[in-house]
Amino acid sequence: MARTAGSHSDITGPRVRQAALRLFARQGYAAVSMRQIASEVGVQAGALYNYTPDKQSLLFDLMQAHMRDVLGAVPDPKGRSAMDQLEDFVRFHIAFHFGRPDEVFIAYMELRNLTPENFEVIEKQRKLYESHLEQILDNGVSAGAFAVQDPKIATFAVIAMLTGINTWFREGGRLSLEAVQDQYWHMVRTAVGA
Amino acid sequence: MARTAGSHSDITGPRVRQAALRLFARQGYAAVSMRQIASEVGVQAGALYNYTPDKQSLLFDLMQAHMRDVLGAVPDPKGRSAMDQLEDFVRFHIAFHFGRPDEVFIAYMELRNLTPENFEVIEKQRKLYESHLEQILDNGVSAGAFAVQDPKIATFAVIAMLTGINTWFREGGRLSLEAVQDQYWHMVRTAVGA
DNA sequence: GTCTATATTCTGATAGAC
DNA sequence: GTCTATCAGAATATAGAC
Repeated sequence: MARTAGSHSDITGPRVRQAALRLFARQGYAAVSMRQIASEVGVQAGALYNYTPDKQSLLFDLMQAHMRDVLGAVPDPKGRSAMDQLEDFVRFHIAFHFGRPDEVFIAYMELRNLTPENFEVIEKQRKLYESHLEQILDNGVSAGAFAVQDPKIATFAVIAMLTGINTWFREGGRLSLEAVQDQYWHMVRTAVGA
Repeated sequence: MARTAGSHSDITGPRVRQAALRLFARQGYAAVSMRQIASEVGVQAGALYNYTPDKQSLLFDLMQAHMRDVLGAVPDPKGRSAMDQLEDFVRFHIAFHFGRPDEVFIAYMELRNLTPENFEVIEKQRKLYESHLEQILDNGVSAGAFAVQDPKIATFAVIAMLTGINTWFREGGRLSLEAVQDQYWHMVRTAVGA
C-alpha cells in the first residue's frame, strides 16, 4: 500500500500528544495555543485537527490516559499485611509519580480547565485511586495495625504529602529515589501510628 | 472638594483586586480576561487601567500581598519549646490558609504565570516562609526533641500535607477547624518523632 | 495527511470625549 | 474616573487545494 506524500499519521499522533503534554505542564493549558503545539511538532495548526477534534479533547485524553495508567499500576494488596500494603502503596506512589512529572502536574493543576462533563470522569477516577489508600487504612485500623482517628483525613494527608514530592525532587539531586522513598515511608508509618 | 461625576477611586480599586482574586482562583490567570474582571466589578475594560498598569501587575500584587500577610502573621517562636513552636506553626498554617482559600490557591498555582523578575520576588518570600518551619525542625533535632532524618525533606512534607487541606476542607462540613487542627497536629507530631 | 487561507471571535492595551 | 471606540494581534476552528 503506497503512502500519501507527507503522510505520517502513525508518528504525528503521538508527537502531538507529547508536545501538548510538555507545553501544558510548563505553561498551563489556557496559556498554550494550538499554533504553539503545532510548531513544536513541526506541522501547521490545521493539521492538528486530524488527531484531535479540539483543544479540550487533547487535555482530557492526556488526563484520562494518566489516570488509567495509575489505576492499572497500583499494587495489589491481596495476601499482604496491613503494614506491607501501606508500604507498597507509598513506595509505588512515589516511584510512579516521579517517572511522570508532567502528567502528574497536569492531572491536578488543570482540573478546572476541563468541561464539567470531562471533569466528572476524571474526578471519579481520582477518587477511585484515593479509595485504594483509604481502604488500606480502614482495614489496618480494624486489624489494630494503625492508630488513625479519621482514615479519610489521613488519606488526604498522605496523598498530599507524597504528591508534594514532585514540586521539589529532581533526579540527579543530592537524594536518590530510594532515599526519598525511605524517608517518606518512615514519616507515613509513624504518622499513622504503625 | 467636589468629586467628579462617576468617580469611585477609593472603592473601585479594592473591588478590582477582589474580582481578579476570585476569578484567577476559579479559572486561572491565563483563562481570565480583563473584560471579565471589568464585568465583575461593573465597569468597562478600559477603566481597569486606572488601577493597574497591566494584567501581570494585578497577579503579582495579589501574590505579593498574600506573602506579606503570611510572613507578617507567622507566630514568633521566641521563648517557646521546640514542641510548642512546631504546634504553633502547624495550627497557625492551617487556620491562616483556611481563611484565605483563593489567595492560597493562586499563590501556588499561578507561579508559572509570573514574569521571571516577579517570580524571583515571590519565590524568595515563599522560601522565607518555609525556612521558619525548617528552623524549628533544625533546632528541635539539635535539642533532641525531634527524630528527623532530613529537616529539609520533613519541611516539604509537612507543608505539602498542611496546604493540601485547602483542597478538601470546606467550612460547614462534618469537621470543625479545631478538629482538623488537632488531627493534623497529631500526625505531624508523630511523623517528626516528637 | 498536510498545506494555505480564512472566518470569526476574542485578547490586552490605548486615545480621547465627558 | 469612566466611558466609547479602536488598534493590532492572536485565538480556535474550518474549507478546500494538493
